This record gives sequence, C-alpha cells and structure tokens, in this order.
Amino acid sequence: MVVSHPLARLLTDGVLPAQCPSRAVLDHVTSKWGVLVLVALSEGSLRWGELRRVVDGISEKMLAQTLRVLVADGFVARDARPTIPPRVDYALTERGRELTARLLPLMDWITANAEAIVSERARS
Amino acid sequence: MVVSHPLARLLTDGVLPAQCPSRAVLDHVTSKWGVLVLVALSEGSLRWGELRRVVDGISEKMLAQTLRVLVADGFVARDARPTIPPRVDYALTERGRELTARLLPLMDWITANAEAIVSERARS
DNA sequence: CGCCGTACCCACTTTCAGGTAAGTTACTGA
DNA sequence: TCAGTAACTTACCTGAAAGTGGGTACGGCG
Repeated sequence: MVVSHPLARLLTDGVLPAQCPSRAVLDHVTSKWGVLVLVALSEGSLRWGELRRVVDGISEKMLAQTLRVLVADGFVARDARPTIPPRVDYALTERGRELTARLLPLMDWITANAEAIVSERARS
Repeated sequence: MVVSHPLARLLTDGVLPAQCPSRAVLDHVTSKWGVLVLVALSEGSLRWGELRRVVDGISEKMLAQTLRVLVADGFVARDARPTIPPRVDYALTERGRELTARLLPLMDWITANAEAIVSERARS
C-alpha cells in the first residue's frame, strides 16, 4: 500500500519537521473553528452576523480571532463598507477556494461516517 | 460559485450543529497530533518507537493518547506481539485509509503552499 | 548481579485556547 | 433623548491540552 506521493520526501525526514512553516498553517486550518468557518464560506460570502449564526456555538471573540488569522493567511477576504450600522462581508479568496476544494471531501467523509464511528467506538 | 454538494444540507442548519457526532470526530482528526500520526502511517505500518521518531516533536504521552483515540475511532489497528522486549505495530485500518485518502491531498497542498502563505502574511 | 531496551502508565505542573461579559462607535428611528 | 444595531475590542477567568519526569514489566546480555 505504499503510494508514491509528493509527501514521501517529507516522511523520510519525519512528518513535517517541527519548526516547518506548514505546521503553523496546519494549526490555523485545523483549529477548532478554522475548518468550520472555511466550510461555511465555501458556499458564498457571508456577513459577520451570518457567520456567527451559521457556525453553531462560536463566540464573538473566537469568530473575530479566527477570521483575523484566516485573513492574514490570505484564505479569506474582508470587505468592510463604511455604512452605519457597519456591514462587513467575508468571502474566500482564490487561495481559500483551493484549500476548501481539498477540505470539503474530507468534511463530507467525516460527516457521512461520524455516526458509525462514534457508535462503534470501543469503550475507552 | 455555489457548488451543489452533499454538505449543502448541513450548511442550511448551520455548519455542523454543535452537538453533532461529526464535531467529535473532527476534533480527533484535526487534533494537533492526530493528523500527523495518520499521515505518518499512510505509507505503511510503524512501530511505536518509529512513530515517535517520525512524528517530530511528539511526547510519549501525547503519542500514547493520540493512538488510543485513533484506535478507539477505528482508524488505526494495534498489533502487539507478546515478545520480550515488546513489539507493537500500528497500521491504518480500511477506515483509516479512506480518511487519509482525503487527508493527504490537503496536507500536500498545505506543505506546498505553506512557505508562500507564511512569508506573504500581513503583519498581524 | 545489575543494567539495557521497548512500550507503555501515572501524577504533577504549566500553558494557552477558548468562554464570558462588558465596553465602543456612530448613526437611525421612535 | 434614548434604546437599538452591527461589528467588533478588551479584560478576566477557567478548563482542557500538552509537557515533565518519574515508574513499570520482562527477559537478555555482559
């Protein structure tokens, strides 16, 4: 089952040497809320308040923090209109779309199999 | 850019209702070390000590804990030979292989783009 | 006899992600 | 005049995640 894969090189030196930049990006993407925000935006742009409602359970602080990281990484674009009350739209960038293209199949599989996995789970 | 996707249904009710089982599985898979262990095993089975070396920076405690979760979720199979000194091999199960099949393209993309992302990053 | 190697477990401590709740801005409509 | 709204920020606190350092079993080897 050894698949020749571009990742193979990384494996020979250990899986992603600890201080490699991909570890940082990986942490952002796989952060508790990062994935969910990216998935939420995968269908189109959303306003702050919409994101807050759609991403069930996220606090305002965490939404702000998560968005700051995703914007800084260039996955999400922030579009603020200086109206009153303020209106801010968030949308995936091209880079964000490349990412979510790889993220969605994973999320699909997880949501499809989660119930089976949890119910079959060997008691600790 | 609205792609008709099996995930669409989930999005209408919010992204993965907070107490949905997929949130739990998602947390396991996207845990700090979970991804790395899965990727490490994607090329073939490894012994405890090999995993420890390959997954750069993981502590023994975290390796044990991560493996327990992945085994309980049915992603990884544990094969202990009662020899002295002990020998334990870890390998992906069929379910684990289905998962990593979706995980590897993501990891590939991240490792390929991480450097650009980190260096272009807007100063906080 | 006593130390090595392998694969762990356990108790303790630290760190930090994340939660809670309040404050802020600037206008609008009642 | 005063509550309401949208999108935040800030300070504070807690609980879970992760690190540290020890212990364990079992036999082989010098």
